[in-house]
Amino acid sequence: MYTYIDPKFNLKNTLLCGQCFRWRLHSDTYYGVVESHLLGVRQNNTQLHVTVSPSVSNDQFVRDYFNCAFSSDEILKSFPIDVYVKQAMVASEGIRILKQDLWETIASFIISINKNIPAIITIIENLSMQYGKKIDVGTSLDLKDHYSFPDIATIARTTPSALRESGMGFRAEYLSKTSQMIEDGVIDLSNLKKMGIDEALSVLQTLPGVGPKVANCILLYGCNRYDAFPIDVWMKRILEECYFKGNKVPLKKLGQFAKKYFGPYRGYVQQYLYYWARSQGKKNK
DNA sequence: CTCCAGGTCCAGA
DNA sequence: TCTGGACATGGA
Repeated sequence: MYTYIDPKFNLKNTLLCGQCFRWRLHSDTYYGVVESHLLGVRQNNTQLHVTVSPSVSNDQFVRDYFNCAFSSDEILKSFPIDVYVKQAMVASEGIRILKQDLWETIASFIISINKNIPAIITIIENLSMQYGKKIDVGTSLDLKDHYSFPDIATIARTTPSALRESGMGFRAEYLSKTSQMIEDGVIDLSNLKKMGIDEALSVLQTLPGVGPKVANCILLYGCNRYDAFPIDVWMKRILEECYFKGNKVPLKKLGQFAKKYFGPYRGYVQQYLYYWARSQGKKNK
């Protein structure tokens, strides 16, 4: 059991805001797989309690995942405070962008194409069950089995038709080819953090199944590039409704607007707006 | 049953 | 360069 402290952190909003797909609430604790461990995470005011199974002597990978050394104060101060951002900051309070594994992020967001979040979660769970490694959680937890996210080499030598058994449909060809390109060293992903945003995006978009939206997600969630700004159907709606009087605007123009208006940490603003808009919809049901 | 989903790709204008 | 339609599958 490890304890972390950060007054401006909201676990629920952070795990449910759409940046990750492997967390489930079980009574008062969120369970999720990070690398080859099952984490159980619970928040008490400013304290974050984390259990790691199997246990480890060094919990650095957990601190890295939650980006514990990093304060989001400066970033939040950079937000342009208009009526919409103001509401978003209330609804999405305490969201922190996680630092997720690059390969898992690439694969997850290829799988996410044209799927709703519950379906994405199911597919990733199926895929992990088939091709990941079973995690030894001991006998203390009365939970179902958990599996690590499958590694690149495993996916690279699995046929697309076999991958389809997890329910990912036509995305199987994308995932298969992309995994092989990375595995074969056709593409070099080691310098993504240093590149300019446009260069990083175009490098990622040489991967099959990776277009502008998925590339931005990969940079934002897998590389801590807060200057990445994913625009999906929801963000498109939000931007058009709030900043263009409801008129239809091409994706390219929306991206240019976001870059200018939301500034260098626009990826963070995006996350707050996205979760705000989605929680609005749920209230009306 | 129908609609739609954290889009991408390709063909044709 | 821009736009429309196809693409598998399943949750709501």
